[in-house]
Amino acid sequence: MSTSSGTPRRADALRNRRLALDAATALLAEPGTPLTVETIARRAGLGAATVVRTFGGKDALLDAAVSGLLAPVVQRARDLLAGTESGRALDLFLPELVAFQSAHHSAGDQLGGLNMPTTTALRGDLARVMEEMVEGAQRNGAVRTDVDPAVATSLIGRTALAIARARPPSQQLVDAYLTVLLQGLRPPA
Amino acid sequence: MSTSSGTPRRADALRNRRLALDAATALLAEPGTPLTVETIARRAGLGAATVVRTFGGKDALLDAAVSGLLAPVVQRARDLLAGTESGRALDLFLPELVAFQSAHHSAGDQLGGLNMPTTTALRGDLARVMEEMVEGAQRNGAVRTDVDPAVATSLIGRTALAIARARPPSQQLVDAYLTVLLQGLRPPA
DNA sequence: GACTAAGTGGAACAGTCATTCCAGTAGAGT
DNA sequence: ACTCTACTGGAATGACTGTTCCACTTAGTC
Repeated sequence: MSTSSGTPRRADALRNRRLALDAATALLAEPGTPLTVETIARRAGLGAATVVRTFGGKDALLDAAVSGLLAPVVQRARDLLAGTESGRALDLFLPELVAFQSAHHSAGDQLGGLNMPTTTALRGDLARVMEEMVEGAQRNGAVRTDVDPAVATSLIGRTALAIARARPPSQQLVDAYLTVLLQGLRPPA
Repeated sequence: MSTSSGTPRRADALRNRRLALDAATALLAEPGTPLTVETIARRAGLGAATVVRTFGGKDALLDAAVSGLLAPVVQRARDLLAGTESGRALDLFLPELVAFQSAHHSAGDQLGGLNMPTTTALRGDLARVMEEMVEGAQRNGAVRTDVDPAVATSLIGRTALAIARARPPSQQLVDAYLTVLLQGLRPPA
């Protein structure tokens, strides 16, 4: 049974857990590197066995790393939703979402096909908050009402990720995307 | 040296080449299946060695399969560009592009990271044609002029692929995407 | 300063996959 | 029909990767 995925009891093990997590997080921003257990372990200065054992598997490690990146984004979305006029929350959040995905777009690549419970839950949370943003904007007349909020959220999330994945990163492309998307979401004249 | 990638001389080998190509093409539309040489070979009723040897490698086989799908799309874009009023060509082509990518979206997944010379060339051709569509639409006042045609083409290509990748496929999402994209591309009021 | 259990990591293992080998098969020309 | 060789495909190979093993190390406690 060994340690499986429970929090380690010893201080050095806790430190190694942090090192592995930081290394994985750093590699999520480097699309060139293979993102294997071996690579993560070498970056963290640990053995591959330690990295795997501490988290109970590579998937769980990536789940933790991606979640650590995603959680502040969800929180930021919640803050904007609560503290901003409804029509404006989307305008403010979308550029931040694209910028975040640009900085960590390998994280997005990992989202699909893997079993990552925490990350999946966070994505659900983010989708729900964005749906509320869209609904609020629709009530304010800032967004067209002929698209379902859930569909609009899916549309935004998928396209934003695709734009962020562009390599080399292009600010021109991001700007054009935001311009076109925000105009396209406005109610038709 | 064997046969490498040259066209086979014998009739049965030619038939097997076609079988392998058809099997690979069919699997490109089935995201569930692994798309391994073994899978392609079994689908084609051949041995894995034959499939690999006939094309000189898995990459070359996928290059041929994807190119076979992409070439008609490029031709269709050329026809629309030549035979349609400039402002309308984009409106007609975009739904077809999304529909094509939806039907064969595994092909899009294969486009990245592999060495596929023919496919890469075709993508370049398609980008060039779409840029001309955008330029024509801009001259006609149908598309906003504050986005570079090359940037707009990259924007369209990336987002269309992302929408087509949605699973399960959602016509609602496709419709919303086309609505938002086309309105967003129009000159601002 | 020991003692003990938690923790480590190099090595072995297991699974997947593309590619190559080679003994056997079967077209194609005569 | 016969032969020659292009071609086939099951098996072996090699590369890669995540996981497990186990002899060894070390943090935490008395």
